[in-house]
Amino acid sequence: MPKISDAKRDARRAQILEAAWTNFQRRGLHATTMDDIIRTSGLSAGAVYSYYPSKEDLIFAAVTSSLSGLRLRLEPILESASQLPPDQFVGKIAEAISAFTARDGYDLKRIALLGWSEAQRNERLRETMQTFYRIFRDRLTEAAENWRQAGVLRERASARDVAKVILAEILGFVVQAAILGEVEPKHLAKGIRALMSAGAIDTS
Amino acid sequence: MPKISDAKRDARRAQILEAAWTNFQRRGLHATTMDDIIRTSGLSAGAVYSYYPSKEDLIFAAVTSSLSGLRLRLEPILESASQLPPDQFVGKIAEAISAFTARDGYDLKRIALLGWSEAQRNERLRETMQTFYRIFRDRLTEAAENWRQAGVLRERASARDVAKVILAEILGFVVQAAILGEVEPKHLAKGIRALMSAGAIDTS
Amino acid sequence: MPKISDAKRDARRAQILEAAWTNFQRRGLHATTMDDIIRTSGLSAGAVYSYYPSKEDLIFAAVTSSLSGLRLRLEPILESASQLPPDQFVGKIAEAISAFTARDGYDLKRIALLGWSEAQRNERLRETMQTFYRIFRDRLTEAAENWRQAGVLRERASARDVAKVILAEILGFVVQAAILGEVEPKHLAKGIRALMSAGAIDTS
Amino acid sequence: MPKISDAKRDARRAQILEAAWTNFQRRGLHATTMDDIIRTSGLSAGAVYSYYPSKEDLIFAAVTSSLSGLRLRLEPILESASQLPPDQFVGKIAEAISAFTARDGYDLKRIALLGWSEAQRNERLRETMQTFYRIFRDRLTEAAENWRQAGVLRERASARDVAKVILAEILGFVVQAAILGEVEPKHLAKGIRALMSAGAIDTS
DNA sequence: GATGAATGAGTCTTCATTCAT
DNA sequence: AATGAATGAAGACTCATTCAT
Repeated sequence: MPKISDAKRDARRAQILEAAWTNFQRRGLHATTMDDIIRTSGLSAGAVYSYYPSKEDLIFAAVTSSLSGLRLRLEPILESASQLPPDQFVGKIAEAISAFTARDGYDLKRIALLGWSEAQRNERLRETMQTFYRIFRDRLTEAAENWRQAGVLRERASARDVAKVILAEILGFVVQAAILGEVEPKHLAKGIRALMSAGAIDTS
Repeated sequence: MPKISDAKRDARRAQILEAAWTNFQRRGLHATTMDDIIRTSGLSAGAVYSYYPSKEDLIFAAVTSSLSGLRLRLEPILESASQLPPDQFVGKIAEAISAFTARDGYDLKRIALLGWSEAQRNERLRETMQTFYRIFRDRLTEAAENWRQAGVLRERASARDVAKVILAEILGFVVQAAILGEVEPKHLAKGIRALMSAGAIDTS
Repeated sequence: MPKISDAKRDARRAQILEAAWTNFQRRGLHATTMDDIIRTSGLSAGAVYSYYPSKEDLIFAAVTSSLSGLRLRLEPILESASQLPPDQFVGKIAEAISAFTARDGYDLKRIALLGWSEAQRNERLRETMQTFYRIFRDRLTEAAENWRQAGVLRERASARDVAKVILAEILGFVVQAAILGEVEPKHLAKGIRALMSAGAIDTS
Repeated sequence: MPKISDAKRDARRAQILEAAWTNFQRRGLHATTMDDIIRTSGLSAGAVYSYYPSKEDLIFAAVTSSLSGLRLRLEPILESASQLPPDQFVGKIAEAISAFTARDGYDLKRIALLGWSEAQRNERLRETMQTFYRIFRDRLTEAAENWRQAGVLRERASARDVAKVILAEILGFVVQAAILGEVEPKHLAKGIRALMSAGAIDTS
């Protein structure tokens, strides 16, 4: 029986993570000091360190918890993928990402860019990310498979390649939105729609 | 040593940039110390600083020179965009990016991820990047326009939205290749091709 | 370590200032490195920096705290100025300065010279010093005024000009003692006395 | 026979010294970099170093050449000291110092403060300065002697002590003018005059 | 359990001086 | 003789982490 309840522990961890997110996206991973996070969290250095034993752990937690949160939000959309044509499907995912992002003091897209960058030199983070994206791409492959079976895609279409394109569209939407701005989920959906009809004309 | 020739100056700058690239992609922007770069370059601290007056300048140069190099490689492909269907066009761009990347000690995709991350907290870099991507997206919009006029895209298709999708596909290819791997330009092209035919069936 | 007591904080600050004084007057302001001070203080770099956030702050503190200490010592003498003739008054002030100086590892006169030099390029220090000396000169003007009213000075004597001479004598004593040596407060008093009688003869 | 004439050598030395003075008084001795001086002088690094083999030499030259220049200007005044009462004598010296100072890009008073500060940690400079001031004080002692013999000072007055006071007045004028401002040579003379008459009343 | 002061290795950067050309 | 690019030791300061209270 710990001295403080599990609920309290979880609240503390969330409080620290919140502080980390806020600072990370404002200043970047490395320009953020532990002191920044400690001060934002309102806790003491010792307290923060008792929950996250190093800055790297905090970075890891910040990035992977975003990934988990995202997974939760994407799950229902992936579930219903077969009922949607690709363009609407991608649009919905982009919307979920944007919505997730909209919380105050938290921007998933920025965190994502920071995480990708950090993953280059942090093996543990890279592997966790790879697992996440691999599974995600597998789910997209299943969706593509379903589209093919439903006749949405041609018989000869490679589900894996379609999944790669759709993953690229989603990841690229994140980058584009974060760096350039002026991209909305609906633009993406409309653009994909336009491209899909292109094939029809082209092959005619 | 009297005044050094311009050629030598340029060679020195390139030598330093090369050292910076190598270290940046191996260790990340911030985990790379100036000492790393200095040692790799084979020059002295003072010499490096006489060419690039701060680490930030070096980061800026590393990222923007990559962008300029990329622009050069993409230019001919953009020039000939109207002669290619979208799938082949994106495939060619992805190939150019991969080829650019293949040089020893230099990986454009990794540099890109690092640069996007850094752009979040570095205004000068962000603006330079935005300008680059904005121009690139404008060129893609022109290409989409041409496709529409050539009948590759429907009359009602929005060239801007198509450009956004294509930009997302390219940026997302970079992310996917850097983080997950197992994506080749030809996969991308094939996947887009498959998606393009989808519309035909979907609307039937 | 929970919150440290105010007394301890002050002791630490004094400890660091002591170390700074010792080094400054031994090596000069700029030839003294922070490492010198850190080592002399017996604390760590981080600790010193947590009390004085920059070398400039330390210089400022070293100089202005000397000024404050001096003010305290001079106050009673200024208070009693009207009861003393000018020569004895200046002598007493010079004595107070010399006495203040005599502490081990601390020499007010040397600190003064260093401070004057530094004030040329350090605006904050210059202004603080100017305020100190301006007030001091004003006090001397009051003293001169009193002497005039007491008949020690002629009716037509300018209190402001007398104050300027007395201030010059005090500052010049500091310089002369620090650079040349062989000047004692009593020499000063005697010399002024001699000069004061000169007037009598001269006008005769 | 050197490759360049002695006249040219001297001109070069003067040119460098001028550059040093300008920078020293603008930025202080230590904040001035050799590069500052090199650039201001319009010569190359090698050239400057061939005339002054180290920064310390340059500092030494800048300070001592000021002293020599000052000596030249003060000589005639010291020569005629016996014909002037103390107040006018000090006034004339202060004027000479102010006039010397007035040259563009050169301020003797500032150089003096910098030199005194530097003398604390630079033995060669300190000794040269001590010699200069010692001789100067000796000359003042002679002047005091003359005043005594002329009946300007009382029989019992100590010429050495009077010299110390007068030296203090001069040095203190320099400090006061440099730090506080609002002191003119004539104020000094008037103040001393007032003080001199004080004695008459006081002893009455 | 919590606190936050203290630690000290590690960073970026400067600048007096040299010496190949 | 002159040039100015290069050197590299040294300096100010930061910050992740610890541990005495």
